[in-house]
Amino acid sequence: MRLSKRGEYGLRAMIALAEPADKSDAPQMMQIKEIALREQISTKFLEQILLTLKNAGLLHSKMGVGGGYYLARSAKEITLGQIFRVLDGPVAPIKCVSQMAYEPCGCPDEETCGLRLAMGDVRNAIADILDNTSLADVTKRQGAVRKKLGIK
Amino acid sequence: MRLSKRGEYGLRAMIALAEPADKSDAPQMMQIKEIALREQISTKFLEQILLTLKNAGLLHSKMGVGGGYYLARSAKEITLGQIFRVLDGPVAPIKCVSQMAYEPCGCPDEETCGLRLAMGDVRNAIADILDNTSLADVTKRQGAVRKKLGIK
DNA sequence: CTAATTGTCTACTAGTACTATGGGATTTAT
DNA sequence: ATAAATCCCATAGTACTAGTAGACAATTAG
Repeated sequence: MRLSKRGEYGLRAMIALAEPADKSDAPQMMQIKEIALREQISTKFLEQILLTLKNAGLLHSKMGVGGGYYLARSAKEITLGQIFRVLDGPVAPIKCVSQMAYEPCGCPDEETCGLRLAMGDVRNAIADILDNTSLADVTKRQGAVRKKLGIK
Repeated sequence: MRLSKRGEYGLRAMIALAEPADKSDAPQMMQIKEIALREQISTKFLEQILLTLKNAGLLHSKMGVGGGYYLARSAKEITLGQIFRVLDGPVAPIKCVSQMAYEPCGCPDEETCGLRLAMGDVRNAIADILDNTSLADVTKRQGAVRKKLGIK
């Protein structure tokens, strides 16, 4: 049940891009270097990850001087589940309960397989959280905790 | 978020051992070969897995003719979470939210890290299911589904 | 006592995935 | 033209996964 480094870094980067830079709601553009420095990630590795996210349609980019990355949609419309699946594949712990990458497992009868029933519950619980949490939800929650603790 | 083959086979074997063989509630004893055949698992591989489970205190065994494995406690007292952790390690998707194997991640402030907050929810959701589902629950549910479908 | 049966233990291997790193090509602003 | 960025491909090291192999120890039947 583990999130890979690619997944972790990708999620962190997306959250960073979702944080409102100023009062305006304008989508923020950031460069790889900038994100890498701030999140303490290898620049080259992050480059690869952001490119994957871009090719999946979650990010847009601008090349050349003054370029960078920005969210393809508003932070409200991008969920953690979307990002996770691009970088770490299906959410399901076992293929026979996967919605996006179903494959039969070895059990004689899937419908009555106890393991499958339990893992189905797990899959649903995970997907429920990941697919219903947007980047906006994450930054909002971060802000709320900060405020509560009296931190800038 | 994946269950390894070791984890899958181990869980299947434990469920098989938890299934009541006859009307009595006596703990069932089964041999490696028997389980391997029934669940279509390599005997040698399963052997290794059952041994791990035994050394973790979840199984007991009897050597020699007529020997085999049996549950160390009643099926009600063994949860999927216990088995999972022995074979696949911590349930948490990221170390900084792990209860049994905590390690700090790279974020500047853990308390306000949005990713950590979200992954903490995921960890809790998974642990909630796995730690509150016993082997008895699994076999019971299996039985209920079978009955509903009119299958033996 | 002996042989058969069953679990115990350690080591090894082939393949795959993960975590990067490096070098160049392409695009854009000045 | 030059510098600053992204784009893209290849590769290397490490660790993990899913097994396989074989010798050893304990128990029981006869």
